[in-house]
Amino acid sequence: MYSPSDFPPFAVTVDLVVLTVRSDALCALLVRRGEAPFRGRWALPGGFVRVAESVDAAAARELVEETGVSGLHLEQLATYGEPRRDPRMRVVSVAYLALAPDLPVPVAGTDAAAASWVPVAEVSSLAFDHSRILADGVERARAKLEYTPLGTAFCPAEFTVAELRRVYEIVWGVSLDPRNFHRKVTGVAGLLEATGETTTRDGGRPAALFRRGGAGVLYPPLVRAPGA
Amino acid sequence: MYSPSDFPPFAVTVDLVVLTVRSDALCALLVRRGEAPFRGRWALPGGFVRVAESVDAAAARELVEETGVSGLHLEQLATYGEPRRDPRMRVVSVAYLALAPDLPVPVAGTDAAAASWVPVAEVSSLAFDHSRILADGVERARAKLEYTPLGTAFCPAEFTVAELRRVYEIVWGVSLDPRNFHRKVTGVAGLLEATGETTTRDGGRPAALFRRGGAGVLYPPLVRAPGA
DNA sequence: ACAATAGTGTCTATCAGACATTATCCG
DNA sequence: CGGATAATGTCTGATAGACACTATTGT
Repeated sequence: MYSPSDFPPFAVTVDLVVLTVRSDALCALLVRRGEAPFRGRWALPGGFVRVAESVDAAAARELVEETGVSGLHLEQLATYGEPRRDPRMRVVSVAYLALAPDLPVPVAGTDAAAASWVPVAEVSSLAFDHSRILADGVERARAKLEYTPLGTAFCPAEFTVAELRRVYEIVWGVSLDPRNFHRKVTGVAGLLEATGETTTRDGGRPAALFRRGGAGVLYPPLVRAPGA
Repeated sequence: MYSPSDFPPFAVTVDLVVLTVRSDALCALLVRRGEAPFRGRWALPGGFVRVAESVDAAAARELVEETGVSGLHLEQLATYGEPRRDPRMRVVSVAYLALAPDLPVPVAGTDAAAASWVPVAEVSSLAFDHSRILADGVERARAKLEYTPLGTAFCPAEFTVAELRRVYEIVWGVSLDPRNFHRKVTGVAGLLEATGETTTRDGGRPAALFRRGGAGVLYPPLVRAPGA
């Protein structure tokens, strides 16, 4: 067993669901395909895993190439391995989810005609099975906001409670009571770390600035009620 | 691009973390390897993905082959793609998590010397990176009991509240108040469906029998407090 | 002064955890 | 009748959601 004749030839790729919050919308990073198949269609950024490179490392490399920024949150989403998901050959793709603060306009990749932030609500059908991958990524992000501090990954290094609340409102598509939200997030141990500084960038009374805390999981979680 | 010379040869396999609860312990299905490398060491069951088969289908096929039972809960866990995780060649493995009721002793697979249920607390170092995969699977199962009805996947088709409670106690490694647990699970919409029947198989007063309900997520969830 | 936003306080219904009692079987 | 287990009830402290007020800036 395990000789080359025993297994069919697989290509392994990584696909990235990179999400950010900008102009009051949850946006995904998409590239327009420059080659067949699906030429001209929007697709998720991604690429082949190299020989001596781990799959995780390939995702991290692609993420830096596409966004120009390192240090973003990156986690595995799922693996997609339907036989005919790529019309040319057998490709198994490991999808990753990345969350980013509002970044400058992305640089076009080498094999992509253009790259752009597209509001997920306006995304129509993508190349390959990427619509499904994107939907899975968005749902994962929504769920993770409940019990992890990942909402802060959408914010710049220093941010106000109101900015974090707007992230939750946009990602979840609900409106939250500012007072209860403030009480909750400041009460969760390790979520926020006060800087002592304030800002008036949003107008009105100066708001305290916070950094991300060290918490890995939120307890208690920030539940979004199913009825709301 | 996408021609065979453009990508390195990858083998794609599936590995299964099959968990059950038996004799008061959380157990994993393991096979003893019959060939090098790691000959004689315990490993997770698994195998190659076939040419015309989706990765999900490969996992389902392996699960039936190993347990002899179909219809078990099966979900993707994660994908492991370190370059040297298999000493012979580049293998990317998609791991799946399966939860099973107490099954009869497993049948030995074709390429495995023996198969057995092993309490996860007694598992020492497995072949390849399977110890890590198993640990990830156990942690996923523990987390999923909180907010999904998956605890019932460890129970037979009809079960009592006390049996379900023992599942939670064993998987989480805690003891739960029988009264509060009963109140909680019977209060969660769609978790349990009364059969109207009772059983005395556990002795004492007859206990009502339930079937799994149709709920996909539990609301409210059954939280395990971090301090407990 | 006024507009705009931040931050704090209170009240109430609901829920989680601790605990005691009653109920129904088997032998 | 006694042993074993199931099921229900009550009390209390904590929490979530609804809501009103005070605080601090810019113009």
